[in-house]
Amino acid sequence: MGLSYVEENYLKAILKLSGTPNGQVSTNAIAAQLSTSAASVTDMLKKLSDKDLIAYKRYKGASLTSEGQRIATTLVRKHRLWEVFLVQSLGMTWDEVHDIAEELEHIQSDRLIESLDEFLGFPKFDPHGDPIPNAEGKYTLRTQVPLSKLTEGQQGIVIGVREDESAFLKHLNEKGLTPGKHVKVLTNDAYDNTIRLVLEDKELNLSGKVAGNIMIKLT
Amino acid sequence: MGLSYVEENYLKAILKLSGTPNGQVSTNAIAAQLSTSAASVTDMLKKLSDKDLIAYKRYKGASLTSEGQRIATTLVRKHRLWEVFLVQSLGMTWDEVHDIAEELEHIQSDRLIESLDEFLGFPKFDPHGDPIPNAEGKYTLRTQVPLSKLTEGQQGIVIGVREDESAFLKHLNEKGLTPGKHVKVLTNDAYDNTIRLVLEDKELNLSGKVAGNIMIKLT
DNA sequence: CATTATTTTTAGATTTGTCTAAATTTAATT
DNA sequence: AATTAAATTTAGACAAATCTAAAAATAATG
Repeated sequence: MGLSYVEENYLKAILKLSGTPNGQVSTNAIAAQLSTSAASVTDMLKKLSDKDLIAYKRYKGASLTSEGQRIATTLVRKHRLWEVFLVQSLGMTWDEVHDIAEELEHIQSDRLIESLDEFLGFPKFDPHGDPIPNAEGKYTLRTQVPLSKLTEGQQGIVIGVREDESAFLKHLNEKGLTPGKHVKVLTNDAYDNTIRLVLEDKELNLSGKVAGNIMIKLT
Repeated sequence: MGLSYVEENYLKAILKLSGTPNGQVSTNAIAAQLSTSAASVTDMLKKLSDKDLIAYKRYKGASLTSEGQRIATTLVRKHRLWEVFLVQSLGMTWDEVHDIAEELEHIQSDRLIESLDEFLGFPKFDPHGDPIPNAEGKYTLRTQVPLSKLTEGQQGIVIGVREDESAFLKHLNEKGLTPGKHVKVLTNDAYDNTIRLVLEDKELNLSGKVAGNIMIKLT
């Protein structure tokens, strides 16, 4: 019947990593994403393949089947709706909701999630600016660019971030780089995308890695 | 560190069954409550005893230590707060929220549950009429009596139920025996407490077993 | 109080998900 | 193309939670 907590996490990890080249996700990439061993991943890939949730060939990596994709997308939907609830209704902060939503997304009930969606007013984006898939798995694309891509003189509004690790979000919060803030790029190093920018009359430096995870809506 | 989902369910089951005689809960009673085998229960009792969450002597049953009681009461608190949320905020019905709350109660976050409590307006009772313990484990007692104890001519308001199995709640819903309704007892069989009562100008029969699980506030 | 009957525990096996270490396959390099 | 390096899989083991069947302890009964 239903999948285990662990199986669900594997599907979600594969979906997250599917943005890469050919759509084939490597064993090692999944192991890194889930902080587990490659051997464990191999075992699980066989299992998910037997259930026709992924296409898997030995040594060649895995990709989601349409059913696997459906399930993984539903998990993303649940995760992001819960994040909206935690921030919007309970007043929790941007950087503390991810881990809790990571647990809440596994609660099994279609009725629950549709009621929650309605209660929240059918939001299209979560507090990090990521789009929330609807019940059919479709979602709205947002016109956004990673901060690391902006060139000197360009400016825009902070929409959200791609990464959702607590430590990273906390770091941004401390710097004041929260959604809605206006930024203007002063310099963008051609080699490593180190960024210098203006945020509310203060100047700020960011590494290319950090800047690559901050999404901006150009103005 | 934290307990597993399963360990938590054992503690909750022992708390629920502790109302009985000497406070000692038998292996078989726990097995029945959790729909598992007596052998499995024995294994788990050893484990919980090693962690000092219960006092356990072979063949003599188990009882919660103060720490075990604290954890179990917190679970009850979470369960009932989530039930309030599901009914009050999401508009779900009385009889469909138990199973979902059974999952939600295991979400690990003190911040979350305190924020939820505040969001809900610090409710003192859940939709079934059961008291919600505060963060210190204390709860308000309600002046309520099982319907099976009412004698001919006595009347009152349906407060809630003790049992929280979906099938049972659905049954009551169909009969219209939901919280807030006024009832008046016509007869109460001395032997098996079979009840005949008036509910909104309709007459109704209930078995003693069912009536024993419906709580009434006398008027 | 001796003997059933019931309850509880032990023994051994199973499932799920994990690990380390060794073997195998694929990729990279000279 | 041969050899080294990296990635992946297999083999074997382990911990958590469960089960059935058999043994042991407690309770009930004549």
